[in-house]
Amino acid sequence: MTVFEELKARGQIAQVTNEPEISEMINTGKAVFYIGFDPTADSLHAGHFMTLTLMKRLQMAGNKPIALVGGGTAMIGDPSARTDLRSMMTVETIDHNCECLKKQISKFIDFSDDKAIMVNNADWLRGLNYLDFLRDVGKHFSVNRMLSAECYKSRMEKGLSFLEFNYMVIQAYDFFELFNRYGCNMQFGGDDQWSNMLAGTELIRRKNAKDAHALTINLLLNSEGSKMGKTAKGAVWLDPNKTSPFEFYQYWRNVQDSDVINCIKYLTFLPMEQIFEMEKWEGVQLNTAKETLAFELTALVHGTETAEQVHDTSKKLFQSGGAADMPTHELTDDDFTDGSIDILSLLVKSGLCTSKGDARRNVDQGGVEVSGKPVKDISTSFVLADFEDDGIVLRRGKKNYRKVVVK
RNA sequence: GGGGGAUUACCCAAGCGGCCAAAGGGGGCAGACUGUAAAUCUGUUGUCAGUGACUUCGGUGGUUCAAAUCCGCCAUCCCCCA
Repeated sequence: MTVFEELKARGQIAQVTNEPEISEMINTGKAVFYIGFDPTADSLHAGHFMTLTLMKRLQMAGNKPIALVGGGTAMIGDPSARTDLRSMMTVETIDHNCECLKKQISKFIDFSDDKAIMVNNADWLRGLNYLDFLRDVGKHFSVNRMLSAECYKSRMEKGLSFLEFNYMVIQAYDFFELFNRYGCNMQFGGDDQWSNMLAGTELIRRKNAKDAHALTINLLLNSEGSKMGKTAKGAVWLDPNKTSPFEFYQYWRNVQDSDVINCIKYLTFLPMEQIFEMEKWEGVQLNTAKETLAFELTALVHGTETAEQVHDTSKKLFQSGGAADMPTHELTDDDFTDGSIDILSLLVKSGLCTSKGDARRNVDQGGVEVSGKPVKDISTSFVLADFEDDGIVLRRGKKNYRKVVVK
């Protein structure tokens, strides 16, 4: 199976400019392609992860990726798939974020021996001269055409600033620049980038009279049609300090039945034969698929060792309720008044509940357990001796555990 | 530049002088049922506290015994006319 066929089999390909040429190039390992990452935060998240895996798949097939970090484009903010104006980031924040992203990308993509290139578009964008740019690049764009692009349509009602309107032109210029610098003639990305990418191929055609190509992959949506990789608390980050490996694992372990196979296809490197087998599964068996998904992704992002560890922890926690290594909170003597601490304070201090009111509700509703025993009385309290040996295991609801020890 | 409208808790959205910690929906959380799934049903969803107190309705300053609700100024956004 060729790389292109595999991408197709995984159901990832959304739109392509020229299928025969693109497949020929990437199948033979001759492509030099780029994918852009916006430094909107100091870590990549699950959404970026998909384009990262795409990059890796293509690299493994011998193609040369260019990872572009958008230190220049972030000065503007991509209006695509956005309903409102992004808040402006300071240059310091952008540069800091760029550095963080670079580190994360390098862990995933092999940059040794010139097998891949890392660039930051701040290098050529920040120094642009406005008038020159308008004459050289701006003249190739039709405002009428731009306005009809999908990525701006949704903003026509809500309002679109001139600043953001320029995003497409700038991104097109990136592609043009990389084409000239590195002979990069392909851009890949999420499907929301389609119009921006096309703008680039057209700019290259007009200025250089050469062909360049674009390919987008489907966004990872759940069966309800909303983007995956988001929780109530925000994105699922790749940075273990922002989303712990345990949480990361649990996120994928808990996807809906209807989404497991898609996630496995899109995000893992499992061989297709194995995936075809899993596609036949249903019912409880899907739980095994979820374990595989969670394990594979955690291993990719945090390493096999960590993945085994959280996999093990999760199994113990959910199957026997045992106290393995789970998120731990340390109390000090100061947390005790007269040698004891009440259940509400304990829940709040351990981070399981957001306030005492929240803690009270959870206890009242029977959602709290201490070391396996339900606690229904909000006046329950614990003394130092209760924490001896291995501390106590606090549980809120079905899935939230915390071990509490005293230093 | 001129005219009109908006700003409510995580989000959408009611309320237009006291009965408002603020309807309704979504989302979240917990319980039942389960497979760490979905669907469904129930409860809950400002903070602190044993039924009471405190802080909230863009910001700020007023009017009033009393304001999310009235008035002034500021900010942001939208619409119409230039």
